[in-house]
Amino acid sequence: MTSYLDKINNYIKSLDNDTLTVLQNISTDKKFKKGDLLLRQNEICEKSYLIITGIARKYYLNEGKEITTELYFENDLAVSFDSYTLQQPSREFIEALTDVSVSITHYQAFQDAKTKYPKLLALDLMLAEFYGMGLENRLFQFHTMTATDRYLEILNKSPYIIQTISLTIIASYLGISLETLSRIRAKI
Amino acid sequence: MTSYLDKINNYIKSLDNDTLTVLQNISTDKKFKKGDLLLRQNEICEKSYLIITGIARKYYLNEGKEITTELYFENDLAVSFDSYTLQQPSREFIEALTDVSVSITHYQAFQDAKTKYPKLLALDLMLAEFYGMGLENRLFQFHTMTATDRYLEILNKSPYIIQTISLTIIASYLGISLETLSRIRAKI
DNA sequence: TTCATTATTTGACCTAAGTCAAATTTCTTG
DNA sequence: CAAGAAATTTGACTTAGGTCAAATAATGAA
Repeated sequence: MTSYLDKINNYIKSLDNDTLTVLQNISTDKKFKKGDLLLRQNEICEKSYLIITGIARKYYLNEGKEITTELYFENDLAVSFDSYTLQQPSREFIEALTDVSVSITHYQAFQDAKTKYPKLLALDLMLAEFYGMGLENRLFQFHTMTATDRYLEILNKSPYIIQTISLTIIASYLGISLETLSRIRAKI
Repeated sequence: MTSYLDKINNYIKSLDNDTLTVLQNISTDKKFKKGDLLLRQNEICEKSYLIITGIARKYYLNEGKEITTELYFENDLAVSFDSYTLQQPSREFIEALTDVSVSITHYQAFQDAKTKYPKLLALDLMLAEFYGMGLENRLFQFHTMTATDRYLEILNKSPYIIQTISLTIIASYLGISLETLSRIRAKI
């Protein structure tokens, strides 16, 4: 069973040269150091960041505590969805967790390209659908699974996450306190 | 400040006659009785339902309990997002909470229309973006607000919900037990 | 190496919300 | 209107996970 992400990547590969060239022309590469912020709270997310190498995360602050909403690895597309879509100030930060190399595409350039190349419009739709389904799954997990189950799921599906990312961040991604995560780990 | 939903509705109104006609041609009206299921678990969501009048909800079952994921009112578009997008069995039900009249569009007909009319593609993107942002907000609220706050928000933003929908369903939408909701109401 | 900083664990206690059962209240429908 | 059914509330008790503080470990720069 091939995932929707595979379908998207195949779609990109299948694009005609003309469209692919446009996509390349409106993208530039950039590197960030570990700890750098690709996007700050209250800034408008005017760029999308395709992660070439490294790890990043998106998070927001609530009552002084960080809540990590997404972890990004190779080939993931990092944006603050609502800020990007509405071009309004972001409530989220995007942070490089390791040194990171990205391919940047500007919002407006992509908007313009979409009007001329319906295939990019179709691509954007697929990306939005993919993001939406990811959110649905996350919501589903929060409703149906205990914190322990959610941790085990990560351990099972993405063991590299546990190896590469600090427990503080994993806890904030799981929506629990660091102490609770530590206790969950002790129990297993 | 005009909402994204307004933007979408304006976009639809601004469509050329040709595109609008296509949209109408692939849509049919239908009525459902209170309690009818527009979509069952494990069925593939092959249709989208634009609510003309009445109220509906989407929910799934978890350990015998219902979790309501979305409430639909006039002009809302009811679909099981992942089932519709991937054309795979749905984990959700869609149920008419009152007698309901809807405009139905078939998945495949819309897919076909999108390839010929990029404006429908753009519309679909907006709808997906709107749904995604709604999910983000819902997730955000679950992370940052207490059950009491979430109830107060509904009470404040959509008082008609409290008047028209049973507390059992509201509780399941808030992600809390009926008893907890009752206690929250007693406190206020 | 070593000291200091950062990350993780452990302990003691607290709180929001859940569960199960029973009591009320509110609707329906004959 | 009355009886039964459904919806809502209340009570007593449990539990997952939070908080704050202190104890260990692990890392990393001098």
